Amino acid sequence: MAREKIKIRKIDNATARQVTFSKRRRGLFKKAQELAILCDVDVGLIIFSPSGKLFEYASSSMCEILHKHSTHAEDPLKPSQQALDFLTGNGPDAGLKKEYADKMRQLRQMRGEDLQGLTLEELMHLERTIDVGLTRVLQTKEQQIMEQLNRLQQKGMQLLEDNQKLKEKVEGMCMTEKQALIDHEPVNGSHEDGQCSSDSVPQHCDHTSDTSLKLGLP
Amino acid sequence: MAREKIKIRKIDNATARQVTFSKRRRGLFKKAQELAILCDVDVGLIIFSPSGKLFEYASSSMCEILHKHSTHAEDPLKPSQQALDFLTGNGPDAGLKKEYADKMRQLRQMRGEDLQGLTLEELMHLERTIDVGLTRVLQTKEQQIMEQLNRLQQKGMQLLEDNQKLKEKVEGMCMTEKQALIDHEPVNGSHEDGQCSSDSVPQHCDHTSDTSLKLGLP
DNA sequence: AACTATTTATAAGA
DNA sequence: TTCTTATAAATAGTT
Repeated sequence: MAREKIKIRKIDNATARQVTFSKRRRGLFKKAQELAILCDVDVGLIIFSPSGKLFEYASSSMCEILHKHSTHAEDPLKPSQQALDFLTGNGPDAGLKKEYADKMRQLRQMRGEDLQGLTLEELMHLERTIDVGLTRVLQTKEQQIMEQLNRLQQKGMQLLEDNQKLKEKVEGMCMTEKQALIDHEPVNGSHEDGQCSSDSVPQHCDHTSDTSLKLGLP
Repeated sequence: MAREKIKIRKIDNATARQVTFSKRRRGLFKKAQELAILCDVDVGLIIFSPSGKLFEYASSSMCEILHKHSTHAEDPLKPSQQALDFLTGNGPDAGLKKEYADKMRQLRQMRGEDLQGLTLEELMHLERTIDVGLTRVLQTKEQQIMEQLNRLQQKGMQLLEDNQKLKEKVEGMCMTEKQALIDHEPVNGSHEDGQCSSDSVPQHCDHTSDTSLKLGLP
């Protein structure tokens, strides 16, 4: 968001990545705090650097936020748990069974079945998650497109190389030609053929103009 | 950060506050995701609206992040390991188990499968949200692609320019050469050099034609 | 939801 | 890291 636009993908250079991490981390904390204050909401932000260092921000207390989070989706599950308990039978470790059953139910719901017990709130949360998955799919797609673009760039490089070779060859030819002239007739000169050089070469080069890049985008 | 600068304090007007919440929440999620990707860090963001609605983002899984947070010095445990703990009942933290289970449920639902239990109202909401997210992602993707392509086109134009200059230079060289010959011997004519222009150069130019850029976009 | 005038955030470079 | 600065993004108020 500055001197140059950057692509959102892992920064290769470790130093640059660290610098960006510092800068953006601060920016993110600031934004989080502003959101909490402006909109009177509870915000918790946790960041783990690759080295394992923890950075966190909480508008109230992280403990409270985590507790709210852990209990948020719990209640709606109880009916299912009870149902599963009924199905599997209650034992001494009914609690564990409940949790396992709940997990299984969640898995089925993920597959598109048995979502009737979800509240609107839960579904909204689910929506967000799906969006993330969608994004990942699209990222993959984008990656493929990027590969296409890279191929294009390589072709461009090939063009450059060709240019270079052409230039060298032409130079070499001229040298050879001069040498030949000198060897044969170091005195004399002729001309109409001059037209040859001045017309033919440009013509051909113009032809290369047809390699102009034409991209038909969807 | 726009029309007018605002002070960072609770927005009095409830409607305006809600609107700002929506806008800034999105911005914050985006920033969080960018930080996670750019710097290869693990980010977890939890927001509770005053009404108790939960919004969250996690670069990996919220469960993993929360687990790392609660055990700050531990190695990042893989979800599968946590799942194993959960299933076997060996995990020391029941709350974590709950969160993990909840997270698993969310992730599965995120894949968009097994939605049979949703009410019409819930489904409509879900569809709307997914659609909006998808649209935005697609817009961003298209924008990035356009930028890449524009860059490529510019490069192509540059190459063409280079070709033109090269052509002119060659032409100039040949002219100079001829002139030199003329100066020395204004009577006689020689030619093999004609071949130089008409054969060699075209060869090269034709070759460059083969580097035409072909972009097959999916 | 869209639209802009502005404010912010920030990528590069020092 | 911090500062600067040119640009890219975010967004407050408006329609």
